[in-house]
Amino acid sequence: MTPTLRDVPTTTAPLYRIGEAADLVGTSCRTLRYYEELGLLRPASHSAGGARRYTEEDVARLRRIRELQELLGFDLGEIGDILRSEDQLAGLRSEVESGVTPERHRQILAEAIEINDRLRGLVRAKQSRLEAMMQELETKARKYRARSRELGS
Amino acid sequence: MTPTLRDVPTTTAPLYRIGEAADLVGTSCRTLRYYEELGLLRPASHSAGGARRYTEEDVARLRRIRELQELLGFDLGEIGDILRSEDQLAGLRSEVESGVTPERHRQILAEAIEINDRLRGLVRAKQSRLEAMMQELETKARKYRARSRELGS
DNA sequence: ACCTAACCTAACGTTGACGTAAACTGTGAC
DNA sequence: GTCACAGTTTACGTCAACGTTAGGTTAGGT
Repeated sequence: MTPTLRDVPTTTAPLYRIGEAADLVGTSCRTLRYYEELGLLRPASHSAGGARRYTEEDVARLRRIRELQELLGFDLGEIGDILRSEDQLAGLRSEVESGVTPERHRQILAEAIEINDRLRGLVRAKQSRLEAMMQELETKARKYRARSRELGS
Repeated sequence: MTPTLRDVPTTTAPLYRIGEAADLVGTSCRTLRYYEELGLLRPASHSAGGARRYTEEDVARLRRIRELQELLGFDLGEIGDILRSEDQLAGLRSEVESGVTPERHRQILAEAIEINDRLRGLVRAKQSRLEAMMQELETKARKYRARSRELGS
């Protein structure tokens, strides 16, 4: 097997096939394709034949999507909004910063800050509700244990 | 307006109509009827004409359902299981305890403890995931603020 | 008595987030 | 080359959790 162009530079970062990426986060291929359809997750590259190839970064993004979905309860549309805004911010860093006016820069940053604030607020809210629920559960647990003792084994 | 029999004892506990109960927890009438259909929430009484009347306790149960749904992400079937098991336990206390064998008593209590353990485990898991997410969000927030300063107003 | 808003049941519709099937193609070990 | 498995697109199916509509009844204030 002669080395191809792609192998030349050094050890290349691992690329995952769709099934592998799906397994890594515990979901299905269908789900990844669906996310792509919604514009949430575009694989970094494709094989010659057109098969999707995901980078580690893609997988991280996928995990992010699931967190926002399962932990915070956003629907995929809202998640799209959040990711898009973060992508814009990331775009700023990587691009040559000429071409984007300072006003635009500030606007994008402001948007990111707003979303960050909102998310933190939501997380705090959930945390306090969870804390309250935990209190109740522990109170009940104590009652159960008392009751259990008074019953004998 | 002559007092009716229902008014005799003392000030009677307030009963909510379906719309009021729904508003109290921020949901719809349809949702309450649906929960009833699933056996999750049966109103304590009905008006003469058949309209549902919910007690404060019913509303609390309704809130419980929403917590389990929104906070912990259970589906309505699982929530039914949880509530049913707790109902059994409550039934034990209220009934004359003759008629239920000690073995049965122990079994019901064991089931309640198991569910309580499971819930507490789930809550802890969510709490730690939320804590991790919060850390990331705060790290980002710090970056954003630094970036914002370096931009000037 | 009357009027309106809120309620009832029954049934069909909707939406989000995928699952699944069909028919075909690419991948890579042997 | 060939074989099996993994991938592709297209499209229809599914399921939970309600929303909505229709057609009628009740509640309670004036």
